[in-house]
Amino acid sequence: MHYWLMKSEPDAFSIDDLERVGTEPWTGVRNYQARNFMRDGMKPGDGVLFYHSSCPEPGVVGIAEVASEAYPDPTQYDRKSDYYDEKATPENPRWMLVDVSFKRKFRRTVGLDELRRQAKLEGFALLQRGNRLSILPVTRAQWNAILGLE
DNA sequence: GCCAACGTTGGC
DNA sequence: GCCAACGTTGGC
Repeated sequence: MHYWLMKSEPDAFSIDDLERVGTEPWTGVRNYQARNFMRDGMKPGDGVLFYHSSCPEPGVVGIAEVASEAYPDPTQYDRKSDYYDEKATPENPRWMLVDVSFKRKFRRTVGLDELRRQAKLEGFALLQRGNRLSILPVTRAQWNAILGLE
């Protein structure tokens, strides 16, 4: 069992949206490192910290779970999609995704500023300067530290 | 809206 | 294979 953090802009897809739909295919990841985490690292049942980015109160807002193995992201073949990739074909898919299921919403947002103040989270990838990855690995210790803040 | 960071692209 | 230009992310 491994742990991850996945970012989402709440204007586009929030923890409340995930709660409403239950399970969501995580379409639109177009970064190789993030893709590789989904393809090579994630297994069904892995824990996911759901993080709201680019919003008034960035932070971890709840918990989700990896709900499938990785499979090709269908939006890469869709000419009308923002995520269309002309170099991807069904024979040679370039982008993968996993399904993500809602587990629970935190009572409150554990904000980015609060995370930065935690000595236990020293070295956490989310807090590194210039980090832009939308999917990050989380250690068990980091997971426990963040759950303990709620 | 600004800007730092950094990934990607494409010319050479 | 280098590297400048460009685009995107995301906090503020």
